[in-house]
Amino acid sequence: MTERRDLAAMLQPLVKSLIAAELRVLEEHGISMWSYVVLSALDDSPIRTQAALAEAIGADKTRIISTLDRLQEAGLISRQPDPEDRRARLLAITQDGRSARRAAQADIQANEDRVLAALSAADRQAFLRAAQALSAIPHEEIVG
Amino acid sequence: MTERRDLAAMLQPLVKSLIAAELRVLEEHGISMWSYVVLSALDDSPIRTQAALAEAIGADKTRIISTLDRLQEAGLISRQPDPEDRRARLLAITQDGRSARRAAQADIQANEDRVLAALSAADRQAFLRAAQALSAIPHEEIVG
DNA sequence: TATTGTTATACTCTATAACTATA
DNA sequence: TATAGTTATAGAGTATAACAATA
Repeated sequence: MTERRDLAAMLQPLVKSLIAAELRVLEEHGISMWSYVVLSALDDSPIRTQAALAEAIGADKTRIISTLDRLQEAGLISRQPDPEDRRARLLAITQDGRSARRAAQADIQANEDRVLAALSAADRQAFLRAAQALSAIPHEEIVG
Repeated sequence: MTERRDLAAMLQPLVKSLIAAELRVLEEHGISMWSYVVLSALDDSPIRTQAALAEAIGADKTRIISTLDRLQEAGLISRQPDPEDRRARLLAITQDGRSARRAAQADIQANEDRVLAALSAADRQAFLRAAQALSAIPHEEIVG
């Protein structure tokens, strides 16, 4: 392999910029990054409890509570006590939540597509394929 | 473009894992992430003042001072008053600093190569080429 | 006693402001 | 007065610990 910059040194500023762009879009849609992450997780696959949600998005369970409060207040998620285990709160995205998430995602990916247009079609496809593959590698396997 | 996950959502956990791996390697070498960033910047191109260094690595000037203190104490950089402007401190990496940086970088990239081996040779080359190209896009152009 | 969700506290990291010494 | 470097302070974000309710 020919000489190259560190992977993290290349990707970290890129990710930082992408997140900044995403925050700007989300602000227009009136939702925070944590809200978007939560809505996306609940939209992509059903998650029953708050602990499972926190685990799924790699957050601390204490960190998502205020986010869930706001999402519930805005009618973007529902949060009901589980009749079978009244300690737990059953989480679900609402139709409004789904709409909000998908509208935001469309704008976010439109901007990402604009950035990706800097690449050739072949490199763009390979880059997305590689990003997908690398993101599927477990944390522990990368840290070693 | 076919349906895909958000770019930031794919790359951010990857970068986080790469940084965790890097931190582990750096710990073995006895240097902090900020020290490594500073050494890399000074090794790659001469930088005269602390303000210019902070600017180059995207850090606050107040944030690098303790790092510079430690690097100087360890003999990895030199920091001398500029005779022509005694307010400024001329920075330079020492031979020991260069050795430390390059030894650390070799281990870091060896681990990155291990991760990149999950890709086909063609995708790996395209991914690195794309990462290089995308990381060269100015922050403002991505944020829009 | 163990677990879910919650609140309160402490800690880390970063940014802002104030200071000194030179110019 | 303006700038390079430094120190001190404050703020945001996160993690840790303690708590109430239920199992």
